Amino acid sequence: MATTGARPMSESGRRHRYDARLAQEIETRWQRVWEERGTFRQPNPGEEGFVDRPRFYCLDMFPYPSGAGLHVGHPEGYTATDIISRYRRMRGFNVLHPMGWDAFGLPAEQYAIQTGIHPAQTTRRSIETFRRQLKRFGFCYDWSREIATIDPDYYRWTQWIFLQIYNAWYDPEQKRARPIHELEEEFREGRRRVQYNPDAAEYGGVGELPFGADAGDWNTLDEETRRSIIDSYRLAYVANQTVNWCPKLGTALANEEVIDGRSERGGHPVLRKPLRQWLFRITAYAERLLEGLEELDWPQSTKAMQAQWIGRSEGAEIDFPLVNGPTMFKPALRVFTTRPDTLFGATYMVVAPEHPLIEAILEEPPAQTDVPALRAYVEEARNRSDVERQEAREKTGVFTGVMAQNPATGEEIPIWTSDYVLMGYGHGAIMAVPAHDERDFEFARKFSLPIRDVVYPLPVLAMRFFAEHATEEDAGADIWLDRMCDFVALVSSKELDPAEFPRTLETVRSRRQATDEVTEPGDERPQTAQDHRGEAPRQWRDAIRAMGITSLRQLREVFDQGVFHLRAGEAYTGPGLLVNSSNDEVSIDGLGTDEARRRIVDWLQTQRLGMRKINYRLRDWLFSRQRYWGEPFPIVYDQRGWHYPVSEERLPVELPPLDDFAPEESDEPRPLLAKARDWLHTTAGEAGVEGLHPNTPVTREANTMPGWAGSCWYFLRFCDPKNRERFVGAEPERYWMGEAGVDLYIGGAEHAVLHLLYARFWHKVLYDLGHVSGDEPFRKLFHQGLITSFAYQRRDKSLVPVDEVAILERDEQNERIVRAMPAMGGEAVATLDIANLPHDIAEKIRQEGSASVHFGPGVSTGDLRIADAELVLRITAKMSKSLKNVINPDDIIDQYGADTFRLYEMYMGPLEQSKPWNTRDTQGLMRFCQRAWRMIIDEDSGQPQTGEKSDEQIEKRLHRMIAKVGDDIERLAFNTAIAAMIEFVNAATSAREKHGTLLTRDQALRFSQVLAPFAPHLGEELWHRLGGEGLVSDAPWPTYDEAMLVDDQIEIPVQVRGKVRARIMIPADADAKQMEQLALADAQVQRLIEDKTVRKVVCVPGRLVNIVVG
RNA sequence: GGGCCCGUGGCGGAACUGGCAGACGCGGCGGACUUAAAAUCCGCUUGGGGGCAACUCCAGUGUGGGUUCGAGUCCCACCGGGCCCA
Repeated sequence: MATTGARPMSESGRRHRYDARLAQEIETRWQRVWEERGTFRQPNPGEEGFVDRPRFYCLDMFPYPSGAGLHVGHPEGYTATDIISRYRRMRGFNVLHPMGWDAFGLPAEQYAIQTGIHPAQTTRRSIETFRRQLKRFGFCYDWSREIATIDPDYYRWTQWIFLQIYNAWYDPEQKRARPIHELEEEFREGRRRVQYNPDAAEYGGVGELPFGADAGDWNTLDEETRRSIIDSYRLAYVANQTVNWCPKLGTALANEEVIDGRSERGGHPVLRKPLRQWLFRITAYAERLLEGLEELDWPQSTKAMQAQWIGRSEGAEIDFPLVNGPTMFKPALRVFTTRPDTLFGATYMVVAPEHPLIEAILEEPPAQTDVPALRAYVEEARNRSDVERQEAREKTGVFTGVMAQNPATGEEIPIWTSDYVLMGYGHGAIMAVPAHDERDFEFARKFSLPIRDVVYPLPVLAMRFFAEHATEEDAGADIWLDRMCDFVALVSSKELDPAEFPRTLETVRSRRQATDEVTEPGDERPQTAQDHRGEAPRQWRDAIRAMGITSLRQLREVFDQGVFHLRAGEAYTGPGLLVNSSNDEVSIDGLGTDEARRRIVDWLQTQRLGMRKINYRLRDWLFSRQRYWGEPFPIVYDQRGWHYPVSEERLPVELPPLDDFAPEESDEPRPLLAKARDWLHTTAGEAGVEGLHPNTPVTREANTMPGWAGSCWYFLRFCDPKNRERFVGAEPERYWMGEAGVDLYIGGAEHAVLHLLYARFWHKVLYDLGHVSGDEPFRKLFHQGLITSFAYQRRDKSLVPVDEVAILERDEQNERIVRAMPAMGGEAVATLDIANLPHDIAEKIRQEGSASVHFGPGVSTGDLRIADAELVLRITAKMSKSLKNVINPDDIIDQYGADTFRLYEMYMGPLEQSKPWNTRDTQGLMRFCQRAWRMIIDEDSGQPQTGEKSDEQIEKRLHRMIAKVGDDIERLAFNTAIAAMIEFVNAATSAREKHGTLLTRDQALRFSQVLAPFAPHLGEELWHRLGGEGLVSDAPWPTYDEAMLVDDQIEIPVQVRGKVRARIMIPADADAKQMEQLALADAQVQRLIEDKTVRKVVCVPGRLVNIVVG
């Protein structure tokens, strides 16, 4: 692939020609100079060499250094940040532009398991490769700030931040995190009611101090109760969570890693198991994480995704009293619903199979419970993942034997359990309103549970009105349906209020009569009128017929029983008006759904049966992994199982050495670190735990932190990477991060939700605790698009590897001969006779001159099996090993140089767009470099060739280019910036060919300044050969003169009725009146309008004239 | 199924707030230079029609409609592709 269209660059007669060889030489030379001189070292405030200037923090998402080395996708974002960093430096900013490694994680560990090589070793090697590859691009990183998340010096502070979060709680009144000792003080001093954290989802279980219950005087509580109350408030807490446990792999897997109950890797069985793990109470921040989005300069799509992920929904919590519930369970079942307005339609309830109520029922089953069936169902459901459970399939479930009371209707309704309800959402229990929820509807139909309408959209409400108020005449067997449908159509087309139903029905009656009377042959008008309004009524007529309703009497029954939606065969989930919704104390009948929602919740609140509640889809963040290659937790347990933090001075808790990374195959989840027994079992004194006697035996937390941990704060460490006292010094943090955070953050959209959300969460906690200056880490975010590659698709849409495809091209000389070029690039491998090719291929080549054909293996050797040939379509697809279309940046740099590579990637198209790599196109950017070189340097002598006198046109173009390139860099439009430079070079080349005009030295210097951010080595070399002072990297950005950007006279188009018909010259500053005069005076224009009336002349100053003629 | 984004020459793309559609690059064609080729330089390159010609006319930004003096750009519907959620 890498050889597409490329020919060796180094052979040419000219010794000083810009070719691959020279590019390599220039590039390594300047990279060495920059390194030796520390050109891109950026001192911090207070350090030697610091100059007080505006700051610019330009950050790349740091890479995970995989063993495969750099991918062409990596340098895309890095080149963009490099250009803007270099540009801002030239514009007089202090620029923080660091690079580091996100180096903990699964792939290295998997590799270690396969090869037996320690992940530390392979990771270090991968980092070396990545660093070497990145350095070849000449990026202006301040390498003195390089960090890796696996450095104990770094993860020491990751652990420290964990402890900050551990030792904090969220105060809902102050809407911020506070140190946990302040909470304890408030309890101790009686300033705060002692109770479990009412927002702690993990404390909903059986046998705990009940929700919201007052625990009494803090000082009389035993230590264990105090601890568990405090722990219920911590922002980092331990809880049992059901995970996908894979015994064979010895780890929990993410939902995406489990397919059909088996692991994605290896296809081993996966169990759903509750596991004690660390979680972060990110849900406490849901509101702030959502609100904070508004202020950020981020792509709209990313903000939308985060908002959706947080998933705020307003609704109510409602308690349904249990009729025959287990005594050990609370007296009522609490649910969350976004549709409290439909409460009267709740005809049954469903709890998740994991719900504590089920556990309680199984312990203490009421007579009605079919215990074996319930137990079997719960067992089975447990091993289905949430994703599977949500999939549309036949609903399953079991009646629990327990009844609850609908607080609005007083009815006793059954409680079922089904896996379509998830423990993770709301309280793991729902009130089912089958008439108005699709899943409840399906479930109710399957198990013959009652379905009762409580909301009707306007047309249905109108039908009910008609059914109730039809006169005997309306009800006539031939008439009722037509008349009702006319009425419904009229109501819905005008969106009439129900109060107007009686009057409207009268209108329909009289109109109907009139129509009936005059419908006679020959009278056209009423017919037309009826046809006109015939469409909508017909639709209703069909609907009623489809429901099998043939008489008004039947329809009345449907409404009397409230089973319209049941008969219609689907739930109605839209807005509408309430029906069948009143009791002795409250009625919401006739209200719209929004108003009904408010009214019913008000009533529930006065009855203490429910509360208005905002719910979030966001779940607390599961922070434990049972892996080796991650940060250890700074936590130990005593023999009672209580957790204690390792004191700050004793950090880092280093990863113990381990030779055997193979997971232990076990049904009982056991983290890998448990294998390091000496490390695992220690004493309080050894581990550095305060508040325990040093000899107390303790066990270390054996889980490790997930891959996200290190990336949550690395941008802070970059500000002050060597600090040994703090995670980041206060002053560097304030200077670089300011109140709004990183000035520009570029990285892939695949991190739109998780990384960016987690980092925001950590940052907000750190802000609340006073450790950082602002509460958002990334002010401006930008996603570079994916670099894709060409791939070839069969007719059945399956893809074939690129190296099995040849491009067949007709020979210019002999039309029977067809040349076959490998699609992956390179010279022709075979010539074929068109007559031997399959008909469809031959035909395509005759018509279009070429065709892409799949031959199978053997294309590169020219061994083309014509019998297997089939036409394929060129499409773009992600680069992948299986398609053999992966590009290696090293190969491209070898052939063209880093500057060409950088220019090509930036020139491909808009940064945010995904675009296909086409090696052939790099040629164009290589030519640009050569032309730029030749414009200034003599290829024979290597000396600059400059003129004495500046050409005014060239000077003007130079100013325009400087202005355009600067603007384009600011808006990250590098493709058009490069186009502007190409245009300038082309113009200069052409002027030299035609008139022998040379750039002056001064012009050449300014050109190299503009070029430098894009092609820094070439820019530096030109600057150097021209004798520029110092380095072009340290030079200022050239200025331009506004006056040079405008011409005195400009050509504008004259449109006649919107079409360009002529062009005229006008003064650039001509006003509308002048423009009109000049346009109308033009001979060509006069000819065009001579026989027409000018109705209007639209003049847009500086742009065009449009003459509207009649 | 819901949400968001995108459809422009043979290809990548340009046209920033509605104002000359196709900048720039690739590829292709023609020419100059050369014994020849490469490299380089110059010219042409949306399609179709007319003209010896400088030129000129018609159509044209996925499809159909709308708003406007004027639409690639704004609005509605549809078709196709991508991403996210379910």
